[in-house]
Amino acid sequence: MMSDALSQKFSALADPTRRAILTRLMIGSATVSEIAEPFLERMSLPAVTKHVQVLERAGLVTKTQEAQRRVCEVNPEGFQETVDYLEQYRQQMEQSLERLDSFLRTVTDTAASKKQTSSRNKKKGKQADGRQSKSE
Amino acid sequence: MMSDALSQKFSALADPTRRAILTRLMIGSATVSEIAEPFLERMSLPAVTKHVQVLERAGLVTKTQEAQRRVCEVNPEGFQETVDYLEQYRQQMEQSLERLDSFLRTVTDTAASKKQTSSRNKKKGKQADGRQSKSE
DNA sequence: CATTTAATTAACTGAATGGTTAATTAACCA
DNA sequence: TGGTTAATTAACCATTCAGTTAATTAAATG
Repeated sequence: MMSDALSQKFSALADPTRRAILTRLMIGSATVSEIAEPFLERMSLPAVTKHVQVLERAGLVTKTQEAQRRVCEVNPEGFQETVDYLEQYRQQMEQSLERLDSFLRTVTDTAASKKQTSSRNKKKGKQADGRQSKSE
Repeated sequence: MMSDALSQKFSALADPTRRAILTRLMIGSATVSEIAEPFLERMSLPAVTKHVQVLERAGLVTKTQEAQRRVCEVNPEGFQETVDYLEQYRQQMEQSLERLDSFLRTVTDTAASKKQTSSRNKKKGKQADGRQSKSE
């Protein structure tokens, strides 16, 4: 399967060669051969063509014909969906950084003075510890 | 190949089942069986185990043993790298939105009055149009 | 200690990926 | 029009991936 747009985008990003191509295109548009040039010691031109096609189908790159050449460029809008998806985890990330931060502050402040308040019932107490979770 | 951390993360995110698991874990930690429950009509428990393992190896989820149960939770820090990577495209995205915005403003303002300044040399003039790009 | 519960591992399968070389398409140029 | 340049398509191969069922591990419990 995989068909859906978001999976296609993440999957396109999950390859170092393709990310390198995107990096190249960030400094300016380029033809397929120009893109391929730094990779030709490692792989063939058709291989690069395919990578570009993957990026294109994922909507991360656009290609326009110019005589025999195909000029490629990054399509910034194509990244929106992935950014939006990860956005929902940003808050969590900040929270967890904050948590770590305040934990470190607590530790360095009182430097092992009181008993603890820690290591007892160690999980963060969200769910699944008392073993029932939804209906039953 | 694929070995590198960033590829692993993007690749882990490139699957709807795994994203659904992450969504489930966003509302609270859960054991593997609890995670599996909504999927069991579609796939087997070992399949879910494997998906969780992929997320775990990618650093997006952590698992802690609790008797026979394995309690899973989202690891927000694990998302940092992907967010950071996409960050570099955010600027470009904003710019391109801006460009579109000001273009629309121009069009609606002067509503096809002057000749054009468009469709001549149509590319955005970054590179690759004059066909030479680096050394030669 | 035998059984149940929770999850993983093993062994296998079909489809998708990432690469190859050879052939083909298509535009330009002399 | 024949040759060169630019890129793609075709056909193929090895590896990885997502799933399966059956077997195994391991902890809790009666």
